[in-house]
Amino acid sequence: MKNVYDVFLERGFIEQVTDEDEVRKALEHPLTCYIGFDPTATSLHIGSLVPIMALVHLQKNGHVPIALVGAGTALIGDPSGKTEMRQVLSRETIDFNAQCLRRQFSRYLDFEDRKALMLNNADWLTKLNYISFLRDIGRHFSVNKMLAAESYKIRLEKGLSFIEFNYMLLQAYDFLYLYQNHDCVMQMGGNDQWGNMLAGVDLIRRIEGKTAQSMTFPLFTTATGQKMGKTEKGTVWLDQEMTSPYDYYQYWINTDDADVRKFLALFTFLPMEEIREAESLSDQELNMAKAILAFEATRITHGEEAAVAAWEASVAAFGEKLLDPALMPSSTIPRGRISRQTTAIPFIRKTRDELARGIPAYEMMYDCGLCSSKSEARRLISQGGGYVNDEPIPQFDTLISTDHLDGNGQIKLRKGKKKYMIVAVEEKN
RNA sequence: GGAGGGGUUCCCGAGCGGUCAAAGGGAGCAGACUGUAAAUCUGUCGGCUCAGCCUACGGAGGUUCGAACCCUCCCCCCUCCA
Repeated sequence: MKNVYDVFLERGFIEQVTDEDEVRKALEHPLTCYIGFDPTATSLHIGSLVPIMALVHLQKNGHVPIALVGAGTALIGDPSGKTEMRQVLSRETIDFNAQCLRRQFSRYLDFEDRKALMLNNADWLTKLNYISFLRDIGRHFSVNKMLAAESYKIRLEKGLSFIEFNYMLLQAYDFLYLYQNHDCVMQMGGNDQWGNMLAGVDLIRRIEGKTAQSMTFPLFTTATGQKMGKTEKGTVWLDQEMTSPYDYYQYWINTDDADVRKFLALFTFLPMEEIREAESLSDQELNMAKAILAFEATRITHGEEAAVAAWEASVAAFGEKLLDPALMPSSTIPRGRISRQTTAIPFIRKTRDELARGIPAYEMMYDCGLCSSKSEARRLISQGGGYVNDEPIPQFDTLISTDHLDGNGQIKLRKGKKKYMIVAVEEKN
């Protein structure tokens, strides 16, 4: 079996490693390895997908990944690379979020038979005694060294409170704890975590006299410099209630040309040989690869069925592009079969009475969530960016009524070129 | 604790008694061009019952016909000193 380290390497997961040779060697045998996740929301977002995929790769290769939910550290807030102090969340909120994340991880990892572990650092951090912690752990940290850390640099100019300054110690302690209690010898994480991770490696060396390892992932931005997962509509979440599978699919299919290959390697499990073959694609042909990327990414997060529905809805909205059957054959994306179900496109219902009376277009656009205010809706329509059934809406207050219903009893609203909403009739019963 | 500087619309950042819903930039949105890409150009960019009205310039008061701009108190941040 291939060494996961080489899998990580060829798929572009690695930014920094403490000791490349040692890590590769260690990974020849089953190993326990952890990544921490902050429970700052009820769902993780695309920004956490690289670490999640890394955990999955580890598991697939026979290692034991630990997903550490940082409910304890979230009480403090990591200042690494941040411009200002994060809003302090209540204990209840964090605990609730932590529970939500636990459920989410189960979609990616198999926790049966301890093939993967999910732990919460609140379990040990909140029990710490201040004085003993200072004496046992704090003594090993040099403030001089910490002040020199790159991750604190911005904050030393803009202000860093003592609570956040402690964060590094807690994360280092986590690593030590996992080393002692779960034989965890490696920590992975985003490159902004490098300093915190090294602190852990250091602490383990000082206290246990053993060498632990760390590896960081590049902090991905899109080719246009955007943070992954942030769009005009806000964050792209992994929870389907927060970001629908259709929107999720749309996020991926809109990937920048320059990012397609990189993303296929990182966010799908398609064999690298197939991904490399796709490198010959360019221009419009590259859109086939984007569809595969979108489909595979959606499948991994939301399942095959949701992915197919998202694909069908996208075909219905944007038209069918035939996929070369020879392109990335491992992908289960439907090929050639024409199906145009719009069920995955978000919709709202209106009663027949309401529609019979007619609803001013701008109110409808606001109502269905396509516009965030009626002013925006007015502007949009006045500027020619509002459409009913693919026809531009002439006036901001044009009435949308039963006259607009198509054969399926639906009205298709569109904002700009890409954002659709279906209005369906709510039949009384 | 002392001295100084600062808190402006999503972000950065101008404004320093009326002409300010507030320059400029970024982000966003729309239009054109396209490939559901990028770049570029154009328009737009607080809300509403939209030629009018309402809410906004850290918070609370005050001066004034009129305040983001002046005064008072409070809160928060930064720098230097302790």
